[in-house]
Parts: sequence; C-alpha cells; structure tokens
Amino acid sequence: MSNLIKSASLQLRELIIDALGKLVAEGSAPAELIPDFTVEIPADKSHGDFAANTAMVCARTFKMPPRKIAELICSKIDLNGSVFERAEIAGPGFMNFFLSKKWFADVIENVMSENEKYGRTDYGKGRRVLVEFVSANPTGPMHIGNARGGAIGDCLASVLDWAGYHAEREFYVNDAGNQIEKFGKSLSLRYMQLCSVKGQQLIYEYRYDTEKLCTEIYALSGEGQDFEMPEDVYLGTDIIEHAANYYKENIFALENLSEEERRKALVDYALPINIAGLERDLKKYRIVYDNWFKESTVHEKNQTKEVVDKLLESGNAYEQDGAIWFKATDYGMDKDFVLRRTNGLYTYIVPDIAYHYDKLVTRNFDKAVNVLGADHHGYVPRLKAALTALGVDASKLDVVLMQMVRLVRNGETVKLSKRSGKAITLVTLLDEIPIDAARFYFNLREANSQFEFDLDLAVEKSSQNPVFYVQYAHARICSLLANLESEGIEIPENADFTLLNNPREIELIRHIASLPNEIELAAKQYDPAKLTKYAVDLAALFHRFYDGCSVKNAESSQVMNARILLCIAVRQVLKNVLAILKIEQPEKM
RNA sequence: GUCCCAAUAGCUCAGUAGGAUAGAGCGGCUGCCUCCUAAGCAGCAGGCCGGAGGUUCGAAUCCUCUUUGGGACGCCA
Repeated sequence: MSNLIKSASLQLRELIIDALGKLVAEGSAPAELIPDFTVEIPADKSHGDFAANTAMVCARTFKMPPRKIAELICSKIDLNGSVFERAEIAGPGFMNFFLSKKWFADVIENVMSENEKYGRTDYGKGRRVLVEFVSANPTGPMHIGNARGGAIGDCLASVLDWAGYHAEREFYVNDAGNQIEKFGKSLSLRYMQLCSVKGQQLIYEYRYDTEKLCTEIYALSGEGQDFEMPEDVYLGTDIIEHAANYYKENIFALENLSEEERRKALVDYALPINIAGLERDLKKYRIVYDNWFKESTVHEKNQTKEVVDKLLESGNAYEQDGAIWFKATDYGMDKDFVLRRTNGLYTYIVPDIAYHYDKLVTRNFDKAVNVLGADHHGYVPRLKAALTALGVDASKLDVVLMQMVRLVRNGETVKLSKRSGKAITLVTLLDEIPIDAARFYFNLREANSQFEFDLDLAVEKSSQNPVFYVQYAHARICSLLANLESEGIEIPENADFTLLNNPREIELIRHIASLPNEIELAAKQYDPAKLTKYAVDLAALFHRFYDGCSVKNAESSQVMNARILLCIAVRQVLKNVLAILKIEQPEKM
C-alpha cells in the first residue's frame, strides 16, 4: 500500500525545510518562521514533476526577491539519495523538481507487486463509515434520481473502502408514516374500483393480461372519467397491479371489510413485494447493501417518543398550540419546527433523528455519509441541530447533495412527473441502456453538478460514450498480449524500466502512479467522479502510448520487455479502477 | 423576502484547497492503417472564466456587491 507520489512529495518538503535550516544556520536567511508553502504537481510537465512555491511565500519575511531565495535553497538542497535527480528555478521563483528514472521504474514494479490491491491506501485508518444511499420510497418503483444516487453512493462506498475505511452500505426503508398511509389509501381505492361494475367488466375483458388491465384502468382514471381520483393518492399503474393481483388471489375478500382493515391487508401484501422489488432491481444495478434498516423498527422500539421526551427534558423542545416544537432558533435557524403534530403523530424528522442517533451512537459509526437529493438541503441543518441537542457530534454526519438529472431524448428534455406515474423508472432505464454505461455516466460528473443525461448517447455503443473508450483500452491490451503470445513471445519476469523514456511512456507511468492519490482525494471530497475522469485519462494516455510506441516492433528486446510489463501494469490499473466503479472489463470488443 | 447550488469554447463539463501560456470530450475542418484492434492517434479553428469592485508577488479559484438559471423555506416526506 505505497503511494509513491505522496512519499516523494513529503520527501521534497523535508529536503526544502532542511535546506532552509542550513541557510538559517549559516546566517544567509533570517531566523523567522517559515510561511506555509505548497508542493504540487504542475499542470505543464515541462515544469517538472513537482513544483514548490517556497521562495515566493518567503519573499516578504526574508525581504529578498523570490528568485534569489530559490537560488539559495537550491544551492543547499541535497538530492543525493532522494527520488529526485535535479532541480530548476523558473518563472517568478518556482523551484521545479524532476524525478529520477529509478522512481518511474519503481512505479511499475509497485503495480506488479500489489496487483489487484494497487491503489489502496490506509488513509481512512480503518474508521467505520456508513454510507446511506437511494433509500427510495417503498411505495413505488425507483426513478431516475435513485439511479444517480445509486451509482454515486455505491461507488462512494467502494472509494472509501479503497481509501482504507471500513465502509458499509445501508438502505433506509421508509416503511412507516404518512406515505404508507397514502399507499394504503391508494391500494384500497384501486381495489374498490376493481370491485365496481366497470372494474368487473375490465377484469373479465383482460383476464389473461394484467398489464393491459392496469393500463386500461389507468387510462380511465381522472376527473370526469370512470374512476375519479382524489388529490392525495398515488396514480401509478404499479398500485393498480398490486390491487389486481391481490384481487385475483383473494376474490372479493376485502370488499366488505372496514376501510382501515382493507388498507392494512393491502399494505401488508404489497409492501414486502415492493421492498423485494427494490432489492432485486438494485442488485441488477450491481448494488448490494449490507443493511436494510426499516423505519418501522424505530417506531416499534418507541424511539420516536424517546427522542421527543429527551428534547423536552433538555429544554430543546416545547409545547405550543397542542404541538411539540423543536427550538431550532437556539441553533441559528430562523424558524422552529414541529416534532409532533396536534393529531399526535410525529413529523418525518423524528424517526430520522432516532435513526441517525442509532447510526452514530448505538452502532457507533465514526462517520455517516448520506447521499441525498439537493431538495433536502434545508433538512440537513435541522437534522444536525436536533442531533447536537441530543449530545451527538453532528460533524460526524456528512451529506452529499446531488442535483437533479435532466433526461434528454431526441434533443428534448423528458418531463418527469411523479403524479402521472409516467416517470422513467430505474428498471426501464436499465432496459434501455447498458448497466456499465449507466454506472459510468452517473459518476461522470460530481454529485453537485446538475447534468444532462442524453439517453440516445448512452444507448449508443460508440466512441462518443466514454465508457467504451475506457473499456476499449483494456480490450486492446488484452488483445495485444494475446497476439504476442500467439507469436511465441514470452512475458518476462522483469525488465529494465529505465529504458522507457518516450514522453508518452513517462506520462503514462506518471498517471499510473497517481491512482492512490486520486482515490484518497475522491474519498476526502466524497467525489467518485474523480475516478471516472482518472479512467478516461488513463485510457487516453494508453491509446497515445499505443499509437507512438510499438511493443512488438520496439527498438530492442529489452525495450519490448519493458513495454510488455508496462502494458500489463496499465491493464491492472484499468481493472482496479473499473472494479471500484463495478464496470465490466471486456477482453475483446 | 431569507437561504443553498450553479454560471468556464457552439454543446456537455474538468480545472487537483490561490500558481506559470485556462483544459478535455462532442460538434466543425485537416491529416495518419502493406505495421500489436482506426471503438484509435496527430493537428487546426473556437474564450473578457456572467458583470463590477476588493484581498496579494499572483485570482477561474478567496471576500463584497450585482445579473441570470435551478432548488429549498409546511402540523408533506
């Protein structure tokens, strides 16, 4: 688990501080506190592998021109035994450092020894982090927003795992509360519609085709139609289907029950089917959770009441107009909010508070990361304030907000309407586009950017789609190696990598070296999109290398051997990145 | 009205906690296969980084103001 870039950067920092120490000791620099300087990787490679701005930030305290300081530092710096071979002074006073050939050779050897573990770091030090994502409403199928959340959350968990955290994936099932009430009401309504004269006609007519039956009923729903629909019910055909299936299995069983009993029977029937459906569909999307946490368990354990009682006792909540309010104004918010309504029911945030208390205190996770739609941003500070009031360290809760996806088909934005039931579901999306493309595409942009998902483009199996570009690089290497094998060329055990001096080779190796860094950064910023970009860049660098440096017709057999192993290393790195993203690595295309 | 997020090439977006001449893909134009996969590579064209101030050696990046989009502000979830 070595990170050659990081260690080189740290070594350089020490060398510079060391040189500064010598300058102070001999009196050519004032004995002042050295300001913070940065060691970074320049965008322009002619500026070396690392650049330090030490001289520039010291200009003021040293009362010397930056270039002069840089000269002094460079005269005292000792690169012997370091991974650097030379230093240059450039521009306004940058010191540019160039890595030795040995370092580049070490990069390839490092990949060869770590193989499928290359890229892993111990940055997270085994801290336990719980990643909650999707948590779709179980009253219906998942929509396109869940598709994005799923791809981001799942890859984020992988990234954290690779960065040395112990990451768990969790789905919070909202199997209680108002939306379940609404679910029951909707099911009951549809059931009664099926029991009506018109409903019976339709059931008879479409007795061999439930799907058709549902679309017919759906088409006849609405104002002035056969089936009037009140405002607060779900309209989707999935609701009709549940009602119809139940009806077919138990004819008229519920017609004469009380509304309440009928709702309960239908919810008990349909909800497990929906939850199993969520699990099945997510699995198809290559997402498998460690835990499915049910909201109902919070209610069963009476934790909602406990939370509100605790807040009342500690003076963080009060009763007014028959409701119980949280004193959010004590936590910098402009409005208090309701915890328990006058009707005695808790608002949605109470079970959420209890749930997060469970995550951070009961289960004692070091971090809880939630991937949520951007429309939740107002909710996050409320949740955090309530947790703080309960004595929980709310900074342990991090939220990744993701913006909406605009679906585009034929150059036009596809309208998404929850009410109409015509929203594009995760399943229909995955029927339409390859899973590889979906997972890659949803991680192509950072969560925070609202982006356009072009359905036509994602379907297209062409170079326009970046995932094919990356997979092609992998397939190309496999094919290249197979080709060599068929010609009787053996794969060497080792090679002299210092022979790889072509700029395209150097660039490629440099990029290979940066994988651990990139993963760490992605973990730090909760941004798995860094890795799709990394993969695209790596593929581009490989294609460039492939184009400019022939393996089979190399200048010498030594160079050929070095290139063969470089290709194998690149293939390994591609495999690892694609494995994090859970995208297939085809050997042929 | 208050708050959050965005604004960079014709389009979609990067820009690695302030760095050197602002990058990529797509689209447009031009080259490159008797040679390991042309699903590739090389090149050209395309920019007042929404606007105005400020902070400093240095700003797309930080601060203030402003314009334009998107979204939040419920005894809905």
